[in-house]
Amino acid sequence: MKESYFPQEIEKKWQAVWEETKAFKTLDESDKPKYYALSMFPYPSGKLHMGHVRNYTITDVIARFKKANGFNVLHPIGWDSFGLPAENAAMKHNADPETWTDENIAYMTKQLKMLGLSYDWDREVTTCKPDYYKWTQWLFLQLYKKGLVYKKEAAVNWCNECGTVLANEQVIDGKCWRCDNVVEKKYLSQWFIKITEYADVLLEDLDKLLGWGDNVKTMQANWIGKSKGAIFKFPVIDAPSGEEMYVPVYTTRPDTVFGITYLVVAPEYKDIEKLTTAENSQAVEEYRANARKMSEIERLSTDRVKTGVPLGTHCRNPFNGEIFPLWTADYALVEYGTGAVMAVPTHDTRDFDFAKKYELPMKVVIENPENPSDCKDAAYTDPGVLVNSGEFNGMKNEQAKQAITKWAVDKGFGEFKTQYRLRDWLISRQRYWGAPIPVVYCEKCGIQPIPEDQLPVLLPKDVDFKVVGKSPITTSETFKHTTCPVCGGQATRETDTMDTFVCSSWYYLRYADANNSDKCFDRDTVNHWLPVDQYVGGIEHAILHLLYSRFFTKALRDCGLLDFDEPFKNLLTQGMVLKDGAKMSKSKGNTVDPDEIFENYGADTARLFILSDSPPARDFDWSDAGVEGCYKFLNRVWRLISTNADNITLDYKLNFPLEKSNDDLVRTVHIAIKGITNDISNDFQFNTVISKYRELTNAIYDWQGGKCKDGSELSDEDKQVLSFAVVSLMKLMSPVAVHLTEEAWSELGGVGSIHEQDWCAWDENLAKSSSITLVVQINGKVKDKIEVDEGLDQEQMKQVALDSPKIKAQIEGKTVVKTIVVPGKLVNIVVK
RNA sequence: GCUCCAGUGGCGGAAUCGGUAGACGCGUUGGACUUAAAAUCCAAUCGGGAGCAAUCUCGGUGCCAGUUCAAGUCUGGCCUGGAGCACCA
Repeated sequence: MKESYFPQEIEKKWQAVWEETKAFKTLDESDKPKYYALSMFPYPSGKLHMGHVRNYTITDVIARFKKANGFNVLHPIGWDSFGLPAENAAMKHNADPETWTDENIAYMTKQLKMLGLSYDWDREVTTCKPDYYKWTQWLFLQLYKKGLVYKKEAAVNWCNECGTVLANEQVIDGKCWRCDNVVEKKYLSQWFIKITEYADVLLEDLDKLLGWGDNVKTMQANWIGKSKGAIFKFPVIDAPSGEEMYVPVYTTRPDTVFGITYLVVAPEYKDIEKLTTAENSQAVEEYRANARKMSEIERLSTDRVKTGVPLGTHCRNPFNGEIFPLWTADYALVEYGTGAVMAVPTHDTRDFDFAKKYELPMKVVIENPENPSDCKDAAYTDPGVLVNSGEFNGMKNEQAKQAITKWAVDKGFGEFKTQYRLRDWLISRQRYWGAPIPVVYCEKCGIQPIPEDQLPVLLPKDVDFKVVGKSPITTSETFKHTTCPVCGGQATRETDTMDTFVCSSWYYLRYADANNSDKCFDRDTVNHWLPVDQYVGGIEHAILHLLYSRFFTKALRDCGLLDFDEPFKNLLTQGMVLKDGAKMSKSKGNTVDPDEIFENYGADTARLFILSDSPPARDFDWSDAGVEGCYKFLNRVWRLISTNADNITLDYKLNFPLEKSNDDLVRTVHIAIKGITNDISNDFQFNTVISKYRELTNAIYDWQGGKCKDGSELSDEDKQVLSFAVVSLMKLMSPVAVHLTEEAWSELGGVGSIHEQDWCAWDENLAKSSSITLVVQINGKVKDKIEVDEGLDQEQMKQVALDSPKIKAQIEGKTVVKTIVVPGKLVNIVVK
């Protein structure tokens, strides 16, 4: 065995062997229980970054640990390969996005293999390939059949400079990412997925996700934004047309209806013109035109001064008969609730600001009896008791919400209403590089889905990527013109493609049955492998991808394609990789190229370091000194093995009782096995796992230093103990230092791969120390530590403590009030 | 503004149940080996005070209270930083 550690040599060698032998292929059939470990698949942007390295290393260690512990592990990888960067690269060079994507995938695949990841490459999934997007289209059709897909007019982001629609992701601070032009809203007919139909179950089922962090769950809950309230209809008393009209409003504060002093409708409110008097129409029209022009930047500003104009008409409050004016103001949002707000300035901060500015009246209706407020300086929004509210006076406001709504329901102008903030998912993209939406428009038959047996709808090749002002896909004549699948007549194909989030909402299902050419996936196979046991990825997907995937799973279950309702049982959201306290980014120039690390130190060092310094969920600060330290440690481990190669045998045998120092080392090993196993099992605390690798390594060196102090030779028993310690260390390190341990295993004459070996077991008795350190406290402060035999009873422990000279001296002349004994640990003497 | 998360040495962090605060590493300092360097090894390293010294002693986990024999850990109230949402009625 070579004395020095040459990672580059070793790593290349074993990567080739693993690839050749398909060492990490997963079979569906197995007696073992299944375990599905999954990393969020990458976008093939060109090169791996350290965030990828962290993500994939974490999942890889989990997969290997589970495999060693007797699970049949599924650990796949693929590519989220549709999307804008490929198309932009194509536009720039007038090339095919597919070529750009393929090149990136090839390069990044090479890098993943250099990292020594245990993927089953036979299950690789690439979303931009027809054998994948065929099924994305097929799933679209299933949702369409279920009524979960529809088309409607919607406001989209429009860049006048580029003359094209932009995805939300392309709008940065209200501007186009390519030309910096201010983005406008435009109304276009778009495809939507009805995710709102699942709003309630998506919210409720968050409680089932015990293996998810609260941070992600609350983010999703906030995004869904459920609120309970009521809708009240207010009659208009002076509509210019003379017709009978009502303005419905949604409110979460029915208890404040007696304090309404005006009503606001959004500038885009559908009936606004009918609610405006002739005198006011010009001012209203100007205000609305202004609101339309309002850019995203202005809308985003946090402390905008509220503005509005009166419509000139009035409503009657059916609760108390009062008359109040109608206004329009852009703090009312057309897309939320009914698009109209009942304003109670005394008990809502926004209404308060608006009423102050326009000198609208205010009326207190909720009061804290202990500390009444006149609401002259600020709205009172805390709980209280109703006043000035007719028959509801004196009622607590929480009760009044119920009572007042009930009253309105009985009188026929109100209803209980639950409202969500979640909107339907806009999936149309006026883009080339995405899965084509499989429908055609026939002059006679209208919108017609493509029959399933005609899928996939392939992306055309006769495309001009240099076009300005429209999607490149629209330049293909062969694509656009087609025939209607129903009548056979002339038809036009849908040129919109799907949001890439559609493709990534079901890829984890495809891995279970990645090579099925007849079906999207086999129902039984998917039921077997899913849900994913451990999903690992960045927190940036906390809402979008994870919410969409949860929705897809539920919707596909309702389509009868699978039989579970949550896709990811446990979720680990890894922290960011920082350098010098800032997120690594090209613009800041603080990136570290994984290739350089592989080249200079090897993948094992990279893997070890990325796991070592911080727990997985926390941000990780990359430091060159830290890499160096990990490299030195691996050298130290290598030296330990290589210099002892002649003394180490793989079929060691320990004959108890052992000599004291040997007994101690064996104990240390058992403690390490227990600690490392628990640290991985509990919370994937890899940072403490690695500190325990170091502790064990240090202990073996120390033991050896003691043995060979005066150049003496190791005894037979010593060699057996050393073998046990070193082989255990190698197995414990094998999920992390995958190449080093494989090489050492093979050099020591191991049969097969170390990655095929069972995990180390520990003996609870051997992991226990024969003596313990008894801590003695006086009034809760540590005063003495005494080595005692394990197994003393409480009375004996107390006696040992009281016999200590130090303790005796300190309690002299004082009264012992109480003595607390914690078995096997500590005695606390309370004195006065 | 609302919601969530975090706050421990010079730094990253450790501390199943409330029970020895600072494991392990980085850095720093000193030493060994060497002609020298690299590599490697050994030792020290929370702060104050006492002692020639082994050692002793006091304080200490963002701040203020509380519960407890005992609080980094539990409760209440703040402060700071980060993240997400944001005129959602």
